[in-house]
Amino acid sequence: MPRNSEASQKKIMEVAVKIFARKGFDGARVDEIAREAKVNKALIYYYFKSKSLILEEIFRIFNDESSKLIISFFQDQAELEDSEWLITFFDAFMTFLEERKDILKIMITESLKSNENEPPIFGFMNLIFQQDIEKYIQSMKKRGFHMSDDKEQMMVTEFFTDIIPILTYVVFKDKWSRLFGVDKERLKSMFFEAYSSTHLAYHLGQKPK
Amino acid sequence: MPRNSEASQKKIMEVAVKIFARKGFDGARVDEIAREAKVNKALIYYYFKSKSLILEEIFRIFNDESSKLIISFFQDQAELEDSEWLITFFDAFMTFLEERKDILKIMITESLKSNENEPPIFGFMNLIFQQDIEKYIQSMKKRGFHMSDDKEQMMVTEFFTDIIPILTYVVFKDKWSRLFGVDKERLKSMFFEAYSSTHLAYHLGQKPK
Amino acid sequence: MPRNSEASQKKIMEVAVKIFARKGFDGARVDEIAREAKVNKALIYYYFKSKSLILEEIFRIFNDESSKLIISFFQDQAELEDSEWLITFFDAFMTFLEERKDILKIMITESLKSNENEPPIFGFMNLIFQQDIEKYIQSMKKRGFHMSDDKEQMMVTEFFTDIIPILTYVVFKDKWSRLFGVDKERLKSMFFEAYSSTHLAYHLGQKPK
Amino acid sequence: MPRNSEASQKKIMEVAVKIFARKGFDGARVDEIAREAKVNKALIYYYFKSKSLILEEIFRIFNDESSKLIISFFQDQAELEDSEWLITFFDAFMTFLEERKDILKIMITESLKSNENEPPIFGFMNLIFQQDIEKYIQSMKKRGFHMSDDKEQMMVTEFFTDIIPILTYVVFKDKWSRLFGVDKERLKSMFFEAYSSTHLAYHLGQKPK
DNA sequence: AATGAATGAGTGTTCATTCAT
DNA sequence: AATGAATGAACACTCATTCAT
Repeated sequence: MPRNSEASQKKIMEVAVKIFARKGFDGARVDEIAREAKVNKALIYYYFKSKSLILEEIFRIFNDESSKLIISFFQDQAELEDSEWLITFFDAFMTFLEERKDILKIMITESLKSNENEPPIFGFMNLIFQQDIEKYIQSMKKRGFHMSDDKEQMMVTEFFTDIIPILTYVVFKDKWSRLFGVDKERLKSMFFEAYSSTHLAYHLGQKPK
Repeated sequence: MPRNSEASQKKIMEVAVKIFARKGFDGARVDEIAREAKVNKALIYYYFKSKSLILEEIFRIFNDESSKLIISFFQDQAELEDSEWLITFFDAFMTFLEERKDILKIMITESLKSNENEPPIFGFMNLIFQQDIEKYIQSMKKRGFHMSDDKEQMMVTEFFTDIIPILTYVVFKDKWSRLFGVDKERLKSMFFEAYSSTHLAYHLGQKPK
Repeated sequence: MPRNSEASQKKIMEVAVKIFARKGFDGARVDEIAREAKVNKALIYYYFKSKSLILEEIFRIFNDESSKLIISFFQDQAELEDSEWLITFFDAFMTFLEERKDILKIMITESLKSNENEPPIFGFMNLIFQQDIEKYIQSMKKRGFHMSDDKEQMMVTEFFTDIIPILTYVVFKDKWSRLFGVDKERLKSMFFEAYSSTHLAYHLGQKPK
Repeated sequence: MPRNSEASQKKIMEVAVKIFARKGFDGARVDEIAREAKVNKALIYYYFKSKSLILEEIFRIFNDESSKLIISFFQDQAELEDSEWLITFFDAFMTFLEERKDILKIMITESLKSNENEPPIFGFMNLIFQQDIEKYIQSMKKRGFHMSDDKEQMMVTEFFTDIIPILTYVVFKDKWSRLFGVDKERLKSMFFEAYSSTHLAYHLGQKPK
């Protein structure tokens, strides 16, 4: 390993994520990535063919990791108690996303642009439901969760009232906390309260408090 | 080729909204706005001091119009029956947003960037709750909606499980419909079903079906 | 005509010709063209979409002008005496080329590259023989010049032993004169002697002296 | 992947010649040479101090080889019959150049640039006349060829109506054959016909047919 | 002898903005 | 009110060259 190939490459991607999140992909400057990553700008092009391909690589890795997480929860942890499973899953998912909140920002921003590509956020959603949707629905029902039998309805409900609120919370919590002067822990528990009393309540079929 | 101030100015803003939505503010080019609006590029600078100020003007007008809509519903239409009021409000709000979906895209994108400004989406939310939050809560409760007495909690719930899903639906419905091959009317009713069975159910304190 | 569009455009092309000739198209720098033409670099791109298109425009104009010259000699000046016509033509052609020697340098250089385009020098040759080759041959023969009846042979002979020596003389005469310390007038008459005693002698069917 | 000095070095030069010819020296990329020669880019700099020095080495070797060829014909083969000598020389010279046509392309291209160096094509010409020009002229005359007694005139005639047509034929024959759909053998004989009936005719003092 | 990583100085091109009319 | 011309500062990307091993 002459010099430190992997370290440089990793550093570039980390900084790129930060700056893409901060300024948007189009607002980000390759020069700035180089400066902040403390590497020569040409080195970025030594590892990545273009600015866009840095982004694609970021998404690719994110999708890989997401896949693994999802699979592990529907396969490996299948033996957990239902209530325990839910909490474990929610927590793990939340932690996973919070650690990648910059990527989520980029993902949302890029999803809103009007190009021909599939919005990356749809790709992410598809990952979550990647396995046989039938199987997914059955496995959730078996666990006692109320789910629509209509697959299309199920996806709409899960996307707009589950995934989206969670992602939105993750990408906006810092700003919310700062601008409204709310402690982060309290904000988190308020969000969980909101999520429980709407989306979770729906799944559990309980009257919300 | 418009030869009068207002027409040109309006055309510029309309086209700017479209292009900012399509490519993002940073991805948009003043040249392209000029070309598509069929005005000379320098004319844009005759009416707007800079590219950013076009955006600010867009947001300003949007906020003005939003304000008016909100106020009208809490003041002018106060005499409507409760159930009728809710539906009328939801429909009017939805129509209003759908007509401005491009602005919403821009608003979300710009809100995600990390600059010192207040994210425009928070500004939009504040507009909705602009009048005395107390008064708002009371007025909702009076109408029979379950609302948290905790003002902070109320805002969190309304933002992440009401406003956000609605905005997200509006900005993604075209892509969703196209990519998943779902008819727009059906998508709308599925979204309404999702919204009702989670957020509305919470307000109405009913068991969701 | 706000400011001086045409002047700038013309200046850019003139300087581009000079620099492309001096350094080759690939060795030339747009920056240098801008500097030497005393225009802003971006102005170059205001008039020409790319560096390559500057070159294409240069060739286009050169070809137009060549066409006109050729046509004028085969049509307008058809009434001249034969010997007079030849000398007039040769002189006019020579003057025309000497005034455009930089373009010829570029043309030769670009013709040698291996891309899919037709080498510009072939395009130039085709211009010369553009009118019905038959007609051309007949018109030359009528004037008493020996010409091959085989069209392909005729083109080969004219290209390699007429056009090419002339072009080569034009593009190398300055360097020759400087490096071998030969006066330009003398060089010219030596070249004419060489040309007469080989190519012209062939056409005239005379024993060279 | 060659593991020995000479093979790598030779491969680099061969590929460099090909690419310099294809794209011009300035249009050629060291990266591309490395890729096509299947050697590491840094290895090129291990053998050659710079891109320019690759070119200089190419020319140096070409000139050496040319020298040898010329000398052999004026010394070693001096005992051949005159007519035989001429044909043998022309054929050998032609073959030699055809095998090096890529170098000739580079030579012409580089000769056209305006730098202070002696154009390599003049260097090549000087090689041919390197020995005492007097001696050369006498030796040609002795063989019965008509030659100008004026040394300067002789060089002009030989350069522009002998060397240049031959070089030009060699560097353009492939393109000519392809673009005009002429068989290469036929093209060669047409060129020889053109050359004979102009330049050779001059030397032989015969009326061209 | 050979290589993957790294770099400084460019290089063509773009862009928001301004000028002159 | 409107426009074609002009500009300075970037910008993504490239390239010859060197380093460290």
